[in-house]
Amino acid sequence: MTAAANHHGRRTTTRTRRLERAGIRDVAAAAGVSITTVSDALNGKGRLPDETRTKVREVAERLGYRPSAAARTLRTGRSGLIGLTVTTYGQEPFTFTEFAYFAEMARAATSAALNRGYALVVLPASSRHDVWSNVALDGTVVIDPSDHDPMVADLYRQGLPVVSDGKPGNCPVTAWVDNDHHAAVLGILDHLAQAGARRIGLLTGTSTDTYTRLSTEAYLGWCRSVGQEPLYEAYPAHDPCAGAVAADRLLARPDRPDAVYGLFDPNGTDLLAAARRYHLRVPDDLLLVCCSESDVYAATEPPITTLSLKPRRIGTTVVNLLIDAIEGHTSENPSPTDETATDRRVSGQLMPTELIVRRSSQRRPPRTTVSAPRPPGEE
Amino acid sequence: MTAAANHHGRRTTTRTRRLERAGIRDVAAAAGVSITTVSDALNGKGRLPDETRTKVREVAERLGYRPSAAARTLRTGRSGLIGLTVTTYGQEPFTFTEFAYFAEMARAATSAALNRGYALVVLPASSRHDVWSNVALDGTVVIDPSDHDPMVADLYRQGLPVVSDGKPGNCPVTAWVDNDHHAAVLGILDHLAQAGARRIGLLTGTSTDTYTRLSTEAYLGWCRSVGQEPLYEAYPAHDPCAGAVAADRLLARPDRPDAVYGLFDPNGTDLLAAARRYHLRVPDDLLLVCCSESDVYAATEPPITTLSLKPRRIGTTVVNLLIDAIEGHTSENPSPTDETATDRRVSGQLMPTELIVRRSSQRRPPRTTVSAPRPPGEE
DNA sequence: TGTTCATGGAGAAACGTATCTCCGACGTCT
DNA sequence: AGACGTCGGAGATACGTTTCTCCATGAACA
Repeated sequence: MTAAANHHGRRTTTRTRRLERAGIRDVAAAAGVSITTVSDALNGKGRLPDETRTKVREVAERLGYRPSAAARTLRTGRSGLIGLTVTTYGQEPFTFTEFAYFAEMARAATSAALNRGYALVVLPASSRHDVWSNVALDGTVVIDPSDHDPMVADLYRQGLPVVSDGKPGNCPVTAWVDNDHHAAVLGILDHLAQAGARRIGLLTGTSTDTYTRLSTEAYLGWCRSVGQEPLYEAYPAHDPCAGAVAADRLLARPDRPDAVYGLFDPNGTDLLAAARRYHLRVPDDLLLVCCSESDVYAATEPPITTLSLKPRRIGTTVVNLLIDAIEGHTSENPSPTDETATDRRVSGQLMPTELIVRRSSQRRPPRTTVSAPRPPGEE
Repeated sequence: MTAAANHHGRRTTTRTRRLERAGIRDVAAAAGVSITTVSDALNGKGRLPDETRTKVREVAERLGYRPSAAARTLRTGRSGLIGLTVTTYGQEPFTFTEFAYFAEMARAATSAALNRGYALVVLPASSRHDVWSNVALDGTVVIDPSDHDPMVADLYRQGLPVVSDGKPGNCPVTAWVDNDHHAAVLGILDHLAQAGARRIGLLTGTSTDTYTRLSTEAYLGWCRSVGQEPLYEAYPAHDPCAGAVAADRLLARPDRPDAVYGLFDPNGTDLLAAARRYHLRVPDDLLLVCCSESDVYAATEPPITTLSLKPRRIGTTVVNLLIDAIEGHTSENPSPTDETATDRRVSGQLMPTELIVRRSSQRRPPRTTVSAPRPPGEE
């Protein structure tokens, strides 16, 4: 009561602010209890009889009391906010949701975070530094960090848990989740080979992220193992026009492939357009697969076989790992600067992909009816 | 210096925490200046010689000092965070990015916020209340608030700026942005009529949001003005299956329409499928338009004419309005409880839409060749 | 009748920053 | 030589919580 009176006195004498948002002190005063009691009652802590609890809650409700998130964060050191960092390519403004993968992944991540009482804020790695330092994060999800990503290193140095989607190249993270890109690519190549492909080409990227690197390596390894000469074109994945050009180049080669796997979402339509230019029929003359989450490929002519990375599952897993880390050992953090700690074993997790087989990668009678017209109205 | 020594003394005596993150006090101590000076130097305020400024900055950098966002927020009352609220329908988990409109709008909003130094956090209206009150928001963007939306009222009561995407039915907002739905619908109906439609049907929703309401009203008004009997089916827009059923019902009616406009994104494919079931050719027997941001409709057979609401422009505008409100009169807020204030004029803004005309709404020779087969290989 | 325990709750110290107030010192002008 | 303006900076307070510590009260117990 004294505290309350004190508070009220201070308020009225020093300033004459209109319409202050009710604080915990006001609730305490109105309920005739101490601040401690209000806090305990509202947060379900302490030992209080139910009547006190309900009374305080009622008063708080009546005053429209909303606890200050900032004060709580300052006091507890936890904001309930986690960041989702998407590494932007080059100077592109903001490629989030550009690819369906990001959109799906972000949605799942947001959802998973909310389920556990956290909110998620999307922060492109390239955004102004003041934005970054202005938001109190409990941890961060990083999508596809590049090798030696300075941002990840910085976050980690601050003692924040960092979980990455995509096996981290050479930066310290708390945990990571990734698809089994190696197995996925091998599966696709085998699938194409089984459909009759003899010379499988690859449309890949020039950047150093894990996805591109692992996939390309898997392709090269496969080529070695089956004795095929590699046929690939690499282009900067962030540039949509470059993709179309690269697709064209790939099909223009004298040693033209009879099947192509494209690593990026738009490759399917690009390759289809290029095939049309060269009068190649899909799947008769050219088998096509691309990695995409978009359902447009179910409606193209012909429908294109796609590899889904299951971004929802990834997003959910990543967020749950992050929150586990946040809540698990927030005080027992193995002191990032303590380089001697052997506790550095990073837990990684591989998740399966799904190959959605459509017409573009199937020749019905394997080799004979290459140019046989399909019966109309088949669909 | 005294303060610094004092601080340091307190630190070492009271607790022995390992690895404290450097605070402003540590920087002050290391630089041999006061806290005030550090704060001023880092924030570019106060009157300080450049040498002091640079020295302090250097020390801060060396110590890896990161100002506590929570403390700053508590002190200044500004978090640099704005919320993006998507009203979820029913008990659906989280329909964000379900429709391309939301995805595009959210992306643009995030981008616009970042450009002005704010971060954006997506919060479904239905999420746990504790999440809501746990994040310090400077303001909120609300997508399509329902009539008397309690959440909006609550936010507004707290004195937070609220800007809505979609003209608010009956809840107080700081500003709003919307498409000119009336004009858009009229434009579509005229377009269809000009293409030869005599009986235009509507696929609409059962919810009370502005978009649905205004669009339906525009349709009904148009019907009255041209003397056509309204032909529409309404269904709960959040249920994907219900959309297919409603589309089917609409085409099953004895007074079957010869053109349909669907208000929601999936209506195009639903209507196309229904038309196929009834052996109606599009556009010969049935003209089709639907509202969608998805580019799948460029690749359907036939391609479907769509109305784009230009979500990017909306998202950008909404966020800029919100930030203007936040920065404009943060202290001169016209006291929400002061109901007598005549300052309640809410600034609204209508933005244009774009009709992307494709084959589904065009009959080449207007009325005569209703059933003439198209030449093959036209595309 | 003293001792112990559980109950219910109050006081006060942080959390780390921004900022308001004020103070000394050093020209400069009259 | 005193009044005064400016520069550079120090002190202290408040932002609104959470939480640690501790105290009063009454009941149970020997």
